[in-house]
Amino acid sequence: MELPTELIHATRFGKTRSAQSTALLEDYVELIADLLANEGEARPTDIARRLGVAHATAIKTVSRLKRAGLATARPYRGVFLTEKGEALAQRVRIRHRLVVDVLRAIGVPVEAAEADAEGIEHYVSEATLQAFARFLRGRS
Amino acid sequence: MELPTELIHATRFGKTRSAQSTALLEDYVELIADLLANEGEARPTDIARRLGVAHATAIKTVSRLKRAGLATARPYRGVFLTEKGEALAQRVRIRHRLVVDVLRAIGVPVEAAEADAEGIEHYVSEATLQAFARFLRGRS
DNA sequence: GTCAAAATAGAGCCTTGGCTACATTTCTAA
DNA sequence: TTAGAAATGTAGCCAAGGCTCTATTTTGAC
Ligand SMILES: [Mn+2]
Ligand SMILES: [Mn+2]
Ligand SMILES: [Mn+2]
Ligand SMILES: [Mn+2]
Repeated sequence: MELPTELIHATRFGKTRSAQSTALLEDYVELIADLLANEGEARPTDIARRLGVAHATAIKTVSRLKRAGLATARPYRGVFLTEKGEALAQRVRIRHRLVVDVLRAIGVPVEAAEADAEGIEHYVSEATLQAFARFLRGRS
Repeated sequence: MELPTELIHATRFGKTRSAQSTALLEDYVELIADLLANEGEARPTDIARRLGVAHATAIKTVSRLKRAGLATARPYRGVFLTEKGEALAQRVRIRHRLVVDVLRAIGVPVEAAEADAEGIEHYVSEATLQAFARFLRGRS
């Protein structure tokens, strides 16, 4: 122990920064999984509309997903998730629900809970997730 | 009511995106206030060390703070907060503590609570903050 | 007081994630 | 079957926020 304060803080900020850089990919993967499940296909236009960005932005980010090994897509065909992408989507979905449920349990109004969870979900560690699950179990 | 689902989602993602763009400024302002209070001065080198970034990065971001009307700084002199910057720092500090306290109350280990709060704090709305405060009051 | 070390500043590069404008491909309705 | 609409893709722009490398200023030890 006895790490200097600056290093402790720097480490925390570093974690936050790296979480930030994956937050967008997580949202895309979660959304694509949702579209595939509910609509049967995930087209760039639908992704863009749901995220509120221009279609060109969505297409560009999808190619980043491909580079990251999370998605596949052939020109003019729609987007699919790799095994890795599916697995991430699964984890993200669980996290999302857990965060919303905890916020609701604490007394946050449903719309605020859903909106805030969209940001919060990307910054919740394993340890915190487990505490969330325990907390919900303990009061059900 | 009866907004289309896509618009609801798009709005949430938009809020998250704009929160993300102010997250960094909030951390800087919070840190500068802390350094000013505890060390009497906030020098770019110290800011950089605490954030875990290169000093050039810190200097560049400080100039963004200046542009945003949150800080002042004269060459080779150290950084200060404007009224607006002080006010923001105040709000951020309160939010930070509230998030940590709620996480702790739910059973999150202290180190995880501190680390996760560093990210979560930027995505907590007014409504959620109020619910947090009520929750803590109700169980003290 | 001098001068070397430390701090500060600036230039220039990269990636991300927005955007608009334009080009191409696919789909669909007549 | 084919033209127009819709979807998709590409190019090029911008700002933010990282970085390294270099220059300048300030500070502190002697
Ligand atoms: Mn999200
Ligand atoms: Mn989500
Ligand atoms: Mn923070
Ligand atoms: Mn904080």
